[in-house]
Amino acid sequence: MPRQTAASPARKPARRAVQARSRNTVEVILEAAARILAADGWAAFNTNAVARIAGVSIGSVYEYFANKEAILDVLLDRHLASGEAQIAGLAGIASDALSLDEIVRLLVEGFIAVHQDNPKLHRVLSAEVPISDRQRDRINHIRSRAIALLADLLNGRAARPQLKAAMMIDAADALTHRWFVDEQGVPARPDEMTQELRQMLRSYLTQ
Amino acid sequence: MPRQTAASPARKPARRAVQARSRNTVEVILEAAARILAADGWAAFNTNAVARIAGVSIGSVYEYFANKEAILDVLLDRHLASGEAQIAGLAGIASDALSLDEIVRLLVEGFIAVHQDNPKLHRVLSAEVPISDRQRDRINHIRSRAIALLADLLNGRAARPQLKAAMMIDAADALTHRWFVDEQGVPARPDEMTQELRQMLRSYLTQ
Amino acid sequence: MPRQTAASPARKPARRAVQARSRNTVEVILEAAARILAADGWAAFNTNAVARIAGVSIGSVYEYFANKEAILDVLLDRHLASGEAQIAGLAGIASDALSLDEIVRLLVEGFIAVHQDNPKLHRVLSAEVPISDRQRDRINHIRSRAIALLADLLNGRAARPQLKAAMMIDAADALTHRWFVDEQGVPARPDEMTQELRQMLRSYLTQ
Amino acid sequence: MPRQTAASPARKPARRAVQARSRNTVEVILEAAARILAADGWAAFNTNAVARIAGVSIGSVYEYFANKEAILDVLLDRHLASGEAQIAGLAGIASDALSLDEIVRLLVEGFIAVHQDNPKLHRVLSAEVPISDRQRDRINHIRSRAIALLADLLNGRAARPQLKAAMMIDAADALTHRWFVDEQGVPARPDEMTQELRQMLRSYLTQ
DNA sequence: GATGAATGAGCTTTCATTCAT
DNA sequence: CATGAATGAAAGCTCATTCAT
Repeated sequence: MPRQTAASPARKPARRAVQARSRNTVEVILEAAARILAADGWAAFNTNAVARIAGVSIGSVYEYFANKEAILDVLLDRHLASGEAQIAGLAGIASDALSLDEIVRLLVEGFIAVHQDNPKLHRVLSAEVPISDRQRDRINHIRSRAIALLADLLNGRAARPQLKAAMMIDAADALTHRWFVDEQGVPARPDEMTQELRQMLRSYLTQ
Repeated sequence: MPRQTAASPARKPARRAVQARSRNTVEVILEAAARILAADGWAAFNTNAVARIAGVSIGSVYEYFANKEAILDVLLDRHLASGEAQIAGLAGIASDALSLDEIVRLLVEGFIAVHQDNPKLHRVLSAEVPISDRQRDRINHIRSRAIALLADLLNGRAARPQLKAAMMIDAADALTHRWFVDEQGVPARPDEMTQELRQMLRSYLTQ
Repeated sequence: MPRQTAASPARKPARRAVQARSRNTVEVILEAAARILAADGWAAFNTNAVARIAGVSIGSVYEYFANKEAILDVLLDRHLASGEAQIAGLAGIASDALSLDEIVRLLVEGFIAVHQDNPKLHRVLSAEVPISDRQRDRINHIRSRAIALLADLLNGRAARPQLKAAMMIDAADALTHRWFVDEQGVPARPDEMTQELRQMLRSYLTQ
Repeated sequence: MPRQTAASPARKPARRAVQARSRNTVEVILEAAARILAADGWAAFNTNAVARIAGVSIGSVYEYFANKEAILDVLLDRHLASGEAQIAGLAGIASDALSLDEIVRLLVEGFIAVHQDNPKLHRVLSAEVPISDRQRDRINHIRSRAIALLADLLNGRAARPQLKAAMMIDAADALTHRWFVDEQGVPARPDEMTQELRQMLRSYLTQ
């Protein structure tokens, strides 16, 4: 125990818990879970591994999470929350404040941003992991909201705004997901791809 | 081959019969494996279940497949082979035999066909199952070949054919995969979607 | 008692308050334990549940009880005490104050009373729970005392009073236990059963 | 391999399995389970212990029993079957072939026989172990059948044969259970007790 | 004394794989 | 080759108990 002054003999024990890690057990467990999923996928995700990586006992894991799925559920909740936050950003835009060009740019950049945040984890959560009906509903709800918002922005400026919005959302999501999350078939430099995607959506929008 | 007496007369036919039976066993196992994967997913895919559904002993499964992953590997091989076959169809087309419209139509219809063949199995193989590096390379190779073929068809009729081909392949694949395999975010009736996808690609192609 | 300064003035009252609180905590824990045992049986009896139902911390449970079995032990003690109390009632009866009929009636009613007091808990304590040798000895001792008291009452009025007393005590206990505690094999209406049991004992007593 | 004629070199491999132990895995598991229950009770009954005592792997236990309860279920089935067999013995007796005295003697001896067959196991199965509704129904059914058979024998020779039969069955069962299974309160020498029980039932029967 | 987060031994169950027949 | 009983590592989860605060 170096640097422990003689004046305070173990006086502030509360500090110790906060000190070294500065976050609580729940957070430590969730971080470990995310790390395992991102690094080795759903197959390697077991509660003993989570406890070991988190540096807590298996008992503590079950103190805070009813079961394995509950950990996953929180991770998914947070993951989806970031998607919802992205949409919330679009919600405030006035319909006529932006040109169609700018709308498309925002759309593509938004999806890229979402898919570039911890892509490994993103991939596992969206592909390998078993999704509960609740979470699936939530995903669909997010998509619907994104489409509705985009349709609103397109209203009066493009034919069939609802259908076009759906196509654009799906195309932007699916392609950026492939490129950044699945790391599958990246055709060229990222900025070039982004450029092409914007052109594709732009030309589709105005035929 | 000790103890093999010279008296055995019909040796070739006998082995042929065995081979036929073996091939049949392999096939029966693969069918059972595919059924389990399609019906209940990767989590339910275990070798004892495969043997039971196939109507063979677990010992026979290991006679023909080194381990669980080997079964999966063959299934993936066949799955990818169907994608390759689809591409092979495009390979024979003369560059100027088709209009751009027709090229886009063939492209979209091709991806729909691929993704509508046993979509449940398709989904499990492309999302849940652990993919080996070898298979991932193969997937990328198929994609590259598809892009190259399409670029060839576009050559001289569109700017930057290589890049445009990549975008079109990825967009067509990603969107049809979503719609037909993931059954995620289906915006409208299938034929309407197909129509929209074709318009999107068409307008992108000619700006 | 080191470090106990002489300056503490109101030592008795303070300790009394603590004792009162402690007694209350003990009581609260025992009530919770009894409730869990009665409601869900020995399998559901765990110290965390006891603490939760009691509204105290798990730490407090271990402050007052060395371990899980210690809680059970107190519950068993109290349970047996009620049996002893019932016997104490018989102890005061003068040998010739009662007819044989009345003795049999008192006997049967006594056992019914004992077995009808919280039969669910009674059942769990007498069947599911692991009984220590000490408690088993105590049970045997209670029985012996009951037999001795009954034999005393029968003395001079029936042949072989000791043996007859043992039979009567065992029969009355075993049958009322079955009927009211185990709820097993209830042949008819309770009062009819009671009537039959009395007749059986009465006729046995006088042959 | 003595007595193995040279004419059949390792021809009957099936023999070995039967040879050393002369019983199959299922039986070995059930014996181990019964031993554990009889020796240390339900609390010590865990599948690992069963496998260890049986000398088989834990996997083999689950090869033959769906879960822990399934092992118990078979044990209970066999246990109850012995009770049913005892009753079946009474079923064949002609109503007037026996005196009341002999009927009572058979009854008491029957219950003693049932309760003296592995009393330790009997105790655990009837008191500690969780009983399924199916088994409870079966127990009640056995009792009903025993009562019906006895009532038949008493018919025309005693008042209220149904009620008297129920009382006699319950009394004989409850008391012999106490004495031989619970080893609780054994009042005197076994034969003396038997004698007293017979007198009690006899006098009750004829008032 | 009171608290309750933390611990970890121990239990149930699954399933990939082996190997004697 | 075919069989399938047997294996045992490994995973999910519980709960009696401790101990720092």
